[in-house]
Amino acid sequence: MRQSLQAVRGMMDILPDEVEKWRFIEERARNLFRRFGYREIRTPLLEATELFARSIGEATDIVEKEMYTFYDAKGRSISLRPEATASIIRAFIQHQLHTTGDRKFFLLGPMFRHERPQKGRYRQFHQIDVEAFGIQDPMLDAELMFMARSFLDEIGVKEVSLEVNTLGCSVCRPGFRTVLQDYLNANVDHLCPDCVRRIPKNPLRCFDCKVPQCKEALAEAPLLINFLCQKCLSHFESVKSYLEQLSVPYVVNPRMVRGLDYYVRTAFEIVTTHLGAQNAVGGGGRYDGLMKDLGGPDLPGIGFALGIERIMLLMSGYQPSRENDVDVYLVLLGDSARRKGFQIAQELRKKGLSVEMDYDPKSVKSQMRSADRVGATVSVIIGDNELEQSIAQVRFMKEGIQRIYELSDMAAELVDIIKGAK
RNA sequence: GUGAGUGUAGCUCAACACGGUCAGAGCACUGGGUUGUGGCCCCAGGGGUUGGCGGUUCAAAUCCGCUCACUCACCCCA
Repeated sequence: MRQSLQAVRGMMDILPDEVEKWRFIEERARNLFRRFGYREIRTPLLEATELFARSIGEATDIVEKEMYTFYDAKGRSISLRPEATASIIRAFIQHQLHTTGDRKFFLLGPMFRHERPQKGRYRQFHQIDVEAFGIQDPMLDAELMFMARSFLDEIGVKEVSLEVNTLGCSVCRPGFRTVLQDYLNANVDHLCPDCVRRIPKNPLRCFDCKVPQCKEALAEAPLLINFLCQKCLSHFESVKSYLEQLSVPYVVNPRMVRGLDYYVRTAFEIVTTHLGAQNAVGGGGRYDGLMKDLGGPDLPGIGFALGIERIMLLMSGYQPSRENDVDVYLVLLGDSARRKGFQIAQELRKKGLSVEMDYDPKSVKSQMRSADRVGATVSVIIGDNELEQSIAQVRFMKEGIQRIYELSDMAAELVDIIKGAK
């Protein structure tokens, strides 16, 4: 096999056969989110690097080593977006959308992270992202999780579970952080090097470590859930009670932390056991101070993202529609018939039918084979004999019967027959 | 960034462990069997510098090195 040109590592083509499935997902998402009052937004793939550094966090892995960052002609640092939240907030602030009443948004599109490709993980990957601003009430937190689950149900993604936690806020988290650091320092002998490194910078992340010794060492660790301030505690309790009211199954995972710095209070993940190591299908949470930090109004925010590629690996409720794409296949013999057929094709298309023909002269047998292969409803056979009499032989492929039509009224007849049958 | 596995026609694979007949098969594709009619069947045909580069050898798809790509895992996440 000769291979010289190929897609850049981690970048996947979506071929026509798969596009149908993508559109299925996208259409279901648009339809469902609309019912919950969310409106679609589209933002550029490129943003100032600073936007992500300030929102996601300067010291996170994403910003430190996973972003596609370049310098433009004037030396400004720009990056391909690694996630959508920051861009949406930026657009919200830039266009002062808080003055319009719009506060619930969703975005479908590609994100970029420079990681080693793996099952369900690509360098260009696609997310369904949902964000809501200006709503403090825990009712929204629960509704968002309900909506995410509804979406997955609707497209046939079963066997996922919703894990919920609270990450506290600027009032209670710093105190807990100190307590946790003390605990970790006291047990430093049992921790892996990565976790030791995390103690000063991001001690919460140790809960996520997969090294067995670390898990053991963390087994007795203090949990944030026991150090929450009154407001965070009641927020969390309300979220849970709303989830129960909506019959959303969930489990509290007090050890769950999220990879981005900006989350406060509610955090959740949707996980599966069917994707190997890439078990996260989606995740999100609340980020009440972020809008203000980025120079906008002091509005609370909450959102989530779903990974489309991972969803597709879990989908069962999708059957590709094997309907006839081609209504009419023109089988043409001889130069004058081909010329006439060329014109007829455009006329039929103008009337709304899908029409296919061979552009190169081929045998009738070969053209019929093509008509069969593309699943044409009828084939229209025109040769010199037919042309002389201004007629055409119309063959109904599935039925195997053939009739003669006058060329003058064939178009109208075919439209009636084919549209009537649909 | 680290580790392991895999790379043979458009697709799925065979031949590789002990180098040596022209690198094969099925499906797909093209044409024919029907001087102008599909699906089934039959016949024929096209298509591979065996991922790339280099080495060992009289001889490499087969052994060795490097490289690229893919896959899985670590890390991190969607």
